[in-house]
Amino acid sequence: MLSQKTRYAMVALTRLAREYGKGAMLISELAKSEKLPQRFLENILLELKKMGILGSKLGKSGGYFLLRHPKDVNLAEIVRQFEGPIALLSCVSEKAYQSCEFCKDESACNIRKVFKEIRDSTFEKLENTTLAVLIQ
Amino acid sequence: MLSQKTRYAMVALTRLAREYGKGAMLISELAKSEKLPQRFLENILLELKKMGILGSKLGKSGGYFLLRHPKDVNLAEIVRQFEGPIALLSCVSEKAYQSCEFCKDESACNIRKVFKEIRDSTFEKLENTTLAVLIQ
DNA sequence: ACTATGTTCACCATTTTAGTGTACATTTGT
DNA sequence: ACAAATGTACACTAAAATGGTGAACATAGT
Repeated sequence: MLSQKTRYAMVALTRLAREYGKGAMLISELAKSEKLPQRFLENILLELKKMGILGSKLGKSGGYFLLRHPKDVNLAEIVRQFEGPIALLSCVSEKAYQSCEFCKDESACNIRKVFKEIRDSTFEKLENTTLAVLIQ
Repeated sequence: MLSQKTRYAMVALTRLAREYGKGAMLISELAKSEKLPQRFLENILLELKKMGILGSKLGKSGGYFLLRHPKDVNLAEIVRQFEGPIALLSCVSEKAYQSCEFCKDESACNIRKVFKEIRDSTFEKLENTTLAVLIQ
């Protein structure tokens, strides 16, 4: 199951995608209207800013806003950032590959084959799901 | 990513599937030959026994053995037992459904739609992967 | 009776999760 | 220039999950 952090990130991003082009939104407003714990949300938004997905403005009438177009942000990168590898086994991970400690020949391993298929289809679905898709 | 426990369970079961019909196998032998930590493996085998997948024999020439035919044990039930729900969000889980705290109308939620598709395709692949498939 | 095995159940160290506390830096309105 | 409203930084914490281990016990075969 996805962590709260990942779920909060998706909810916050979806909302900021709806506000895309309308200027900055207060953390407090975002937290309140989407029912997210504000202090925890701050950490998440900061992380998304460091990823280059969000921008921020300080001071009065400050807040956060989506930097990229909603169609240029997909769920695969969000899940990877907050959840870690998309693969269920590291021997089928693209970004965090580690050789299997059990099997001698990975290409012959049927366990690996199944989990590779699962990773690929999961990744494809996440990658094709942009914020633009989510706010349709 | 799957926990060690789940991975160990899959490795142990695959091996016991290969030995299906050949009588009981010692925990110590299973642990050594598959490079699994024996004491931890004991817990896992016991859990698999309580699920009705494995049987055991006490005393000399005792050990564990697969009770069901390898084609009647699939990865979906193993993953569920050791990992919890297959779904990434509880609002798309079959066995552990919980309504979403964020959206008012789940049928209209696009986040839910994606994760429902991911759950369904993951589940299908896991369910179709029996121990018989793994030892082919 | 003895020995080899599995069984039970409690315990433990480490890591991860889901936050909170406190102080600080920057911008804007007056 | 100053105050107020905002985000920033970084350390800290409580609770749960993970990956085991310890010690005593129960049972079957010889």
